[in-house]
Amino acid sequence: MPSLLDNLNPEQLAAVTLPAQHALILAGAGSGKTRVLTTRIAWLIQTGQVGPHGVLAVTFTNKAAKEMLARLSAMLPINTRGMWIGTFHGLCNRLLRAHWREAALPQTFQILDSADQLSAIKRLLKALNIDDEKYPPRDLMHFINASKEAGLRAHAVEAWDDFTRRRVEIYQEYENQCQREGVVDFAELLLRTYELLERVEPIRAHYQARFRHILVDEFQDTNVLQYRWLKLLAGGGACVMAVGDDDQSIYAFRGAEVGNMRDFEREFRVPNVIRLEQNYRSHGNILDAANAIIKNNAGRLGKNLWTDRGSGEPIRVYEAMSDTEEARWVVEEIRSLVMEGTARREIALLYRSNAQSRVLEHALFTANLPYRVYGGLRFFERQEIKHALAYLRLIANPDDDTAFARVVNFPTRGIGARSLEQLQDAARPVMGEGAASLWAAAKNLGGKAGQSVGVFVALIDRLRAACEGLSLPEMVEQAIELSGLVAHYKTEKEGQDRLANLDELVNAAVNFVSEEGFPVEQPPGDAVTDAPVVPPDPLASFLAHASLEAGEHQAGDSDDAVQLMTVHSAKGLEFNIVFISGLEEGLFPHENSILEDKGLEEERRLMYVAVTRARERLYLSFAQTRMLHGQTRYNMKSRFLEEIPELLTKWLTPKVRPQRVAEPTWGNRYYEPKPAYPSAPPVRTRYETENSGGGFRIGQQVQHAKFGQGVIVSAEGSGSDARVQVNFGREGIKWLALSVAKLTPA
DNA sequence: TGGGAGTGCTTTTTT
DNA sequence: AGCACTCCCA
Repeated sequence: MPSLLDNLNPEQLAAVTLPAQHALILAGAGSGKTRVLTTRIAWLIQTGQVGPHGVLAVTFTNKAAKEMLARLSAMLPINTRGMWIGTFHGLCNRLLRAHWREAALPQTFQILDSADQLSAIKRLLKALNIDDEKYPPRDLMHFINASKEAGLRAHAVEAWDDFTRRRVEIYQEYENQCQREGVVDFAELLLRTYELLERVEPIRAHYQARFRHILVDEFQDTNVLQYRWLKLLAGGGACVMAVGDDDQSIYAFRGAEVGNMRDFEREFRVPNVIRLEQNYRSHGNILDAANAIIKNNAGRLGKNLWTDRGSGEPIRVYEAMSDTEEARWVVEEIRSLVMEGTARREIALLYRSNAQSRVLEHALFTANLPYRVYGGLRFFERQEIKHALAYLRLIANPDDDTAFARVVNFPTRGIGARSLEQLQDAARPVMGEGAASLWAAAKNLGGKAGQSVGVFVALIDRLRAACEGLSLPEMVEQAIELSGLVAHYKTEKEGQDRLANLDELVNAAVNFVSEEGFPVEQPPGDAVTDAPVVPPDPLASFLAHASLEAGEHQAGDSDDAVQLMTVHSAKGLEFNIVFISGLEEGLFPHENSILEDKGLEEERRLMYVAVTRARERLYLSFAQTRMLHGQTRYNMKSRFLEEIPELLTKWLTPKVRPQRVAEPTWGNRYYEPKPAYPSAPPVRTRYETENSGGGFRIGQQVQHAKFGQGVIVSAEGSGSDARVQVNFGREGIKWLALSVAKLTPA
């Protein structure tokens, strides 16, 4: 009979079968981390050391949680539904739904995503008449979130100057507003749960007794509050297994504390630290490069990846003249890879910052190579979806002012800025009593504004009545119909996609219901709290789901496409072929990071993550000239390139470039000498010109219907975008788009 | 109310 | 250079 433990290497096996004690697993990139984590859970359950009920497994992303659940149900014949495996936020949501009373929340509390939070802050500033130039909403949002993530309520934030004192006041006002509206932001989910467990002894004791084994994925990404949260839950003698890689900590900028790993080891007196250093992903040269890079960081917990796969190919390095030329080289290289049979989806194009994708996309597009860019708008973040959800939110909780303000006049129903201002005024707190919600104020608003707002209130009431007793998907249909959203987008000329997305929202509701299988199990904890048993509300659950899991970035283009993404979003993924472009000082490492404390080390970890994404072949490239923020910049090559031992690399371009060159002498067809003047138009190469359509090249004599004879001086772009600069002598020098101008060889 | 012009920002991102 | 956001005018 096959065992769970088959095919584990000794370290993995040791980790999986550790006795019931705390453990820290230092899992290098590609060392089988997820496998260890899931097998550990399966093994604990299979050997009867714990029931599915007694396990708590925490991840950072929904994707990771889903994968864990999927693998687990493949390993064990158990129903994983109902197991406490999920993201920090998802699990907190679950706890707060079960104990909403003790957490002082309405039963149908809503979750604000970042965009909702920002608009809530803007609305607050307006209501309080606060200058948003002096207190930019974005800064306030960061301030508030950072405070919460440090576990600090407004009264606990230290403020030594007037500015901070004012910000703290705003923080407090924001909290009041959220509480009044019955909404929580992401950080609040964590903090509120933490406080609930800390404050209410029976609930804490219940969960402490329940969870015997706590497992944490990507532990290096935990922030202060998450770590405290874990300590609290583990306080009843649970065993904590933390899995992480300090070398892959790349989220310090959003509050992640690598130091938690050291603290964990010390505070839990962890008897078992296991290093997973055998890498199953990459060839030796790639690993050696990664090791050589990360070695330059100080204070590591220490780890050295190795493989038995053999050293493989050298790492290819390319120096381009310009960003455009770099992109063209990448595309050319991809083309030949694809020609040789490489699947496009196995090729990843990584860059440090999103702005770099444009040039690459352009080159790919021109070359007619299918590609997919990660990042950008996700399904539940689209405006039409957020509008529809806002209507649903108002059904669930009319006091949700964010939802109210979002759709009170969308589709337009004659409620302009003035009416809204009156409404805000009416909702403003009066002496002795707190502020009212916009909804409550709307019900009592008189005058002309009162009339038009009354129409909206009536609409929501009608919608709520219409939804009575309906299934979730039917409710969604009612909402998008009665609200007028469908009618609105039907008249809009670009509305087709939006209508399709609204349909898709109905589908999402159908799927949600079938996956969750309402009515689900009892919310846990009733025994503790004596709360009346309330079946979970499908609408509230669905809305929480929409906030917590924003969905796919793009409609499932599962086509075979080249993958473009930032290094950050590549974390956790792997590809046969990886290109890391823009390896230039100022870009990667990013210039802003140089000034930050420990910034450079984080950049280096980022580089480490990037390099370890590759299985078989790694390309590194940089450009001498790059357009950034509308200006041409001349960057030096990245220090990270220098950190890779020379013998691991193969330069596709000469490593040392002569200062002045009249003609390229080293036969590389991609290479052209530097332009004579920095201000000269972007570098063109003969290669590009030949590819620019029409087969023109620099120096060629051409004929133009109006300007007569001329000679091509330079060219840029390619495909339909190709332009050439032609010197027509007396007629002057002109730029001509080849797709427009009729040029013939003369 | 909606579109067009003007303004300012620009590392990385999940929940 | 682009893009998002604001403001002002018809």
